[in-house]
Amino acid sequence: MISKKTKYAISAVVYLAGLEHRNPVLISEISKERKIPQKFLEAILLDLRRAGILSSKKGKGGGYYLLKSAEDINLAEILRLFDGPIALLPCVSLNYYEKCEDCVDEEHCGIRDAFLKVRMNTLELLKQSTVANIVDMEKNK
Amino acid sequence: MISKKTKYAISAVVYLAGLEHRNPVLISEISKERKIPQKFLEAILLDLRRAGILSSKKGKGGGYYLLKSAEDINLAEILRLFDGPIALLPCVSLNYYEKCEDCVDEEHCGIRDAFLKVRMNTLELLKQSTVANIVDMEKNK
DNA sequence: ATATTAGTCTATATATTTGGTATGCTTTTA
DNA sequence: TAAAAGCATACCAAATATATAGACTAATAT
Repeated sequence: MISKKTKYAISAVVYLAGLEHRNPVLISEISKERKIPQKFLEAILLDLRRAGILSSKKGKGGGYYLLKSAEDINLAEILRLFDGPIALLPCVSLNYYEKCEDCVDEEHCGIRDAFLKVRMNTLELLKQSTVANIVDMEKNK
Repeated sequence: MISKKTKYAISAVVYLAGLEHRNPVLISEISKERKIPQKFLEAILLDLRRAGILSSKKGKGGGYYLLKSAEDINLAEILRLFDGPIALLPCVSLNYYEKCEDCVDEEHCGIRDAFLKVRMNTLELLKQSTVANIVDMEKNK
């Protein structure tokens, strides 16, 4: 399961991407619209900003807005940012690889092989799921 | 990531399935061979027995042995037993379904749609990964 | 029958993660 | 220059993960 934090992050980004404009949006507005605890959301938005997905403007009329275009943000990126590895086992992870302590022959490990396939497939699907695609789907009801 | 418990469970079952015989095997032997803390392993084996995957024999000459045949045990089953849902979101889970609190239209939720595809794909792959397949792969190095 | 072996059950311990809350500081701009 | 808004730090409670300890129960070989 993904954490609530990750789900909130996706939800917030999708919200911003779904707006017609790209003007700064108040944290309080996002919090209210997507039902995310405001203070918790602040930390999430900060992380998204540090990751270069969002940007923010301070002062009156400030808020958060999309920095990357919606086509260039995918779920794999957001998931990794908050939940870490997408792989189900460290030994099949691209970004968080760790060898199993007692592993003799990684190439021929049947367990690893199974989870490797799962990771490759999941990653592919998550990469295909761009924020633009998600917004599109929701508009075309 | 799957929990260590789940990984230990898979490891133990694969070990038993890889043996030529189907005689009872001591907990201490499994613990030693697969480097699993013995007391922790005891609890895991109990769960596997309750789930009908293993059976045990008490007294001298006792131990644990495979009850189901290796072809009939797959990773999805073991994973669900220890880690619960395979889905990444409650609203796409088969066995642990929960509606999102603020969900308006589940059918047209883009986020859900993405994670639904992931779950379907992952489940399919995990079901295909039977313990027999895993053992096979390890024997054919 | 009984000693021994081995599985079973209950309770406890500890570390980490999750999901927040509270408070105050800094920066921007109308 | 004051108000608006983001930024940073610290703290906290509950849940979960990862075990460990010890007593108890059941089966079987002899």
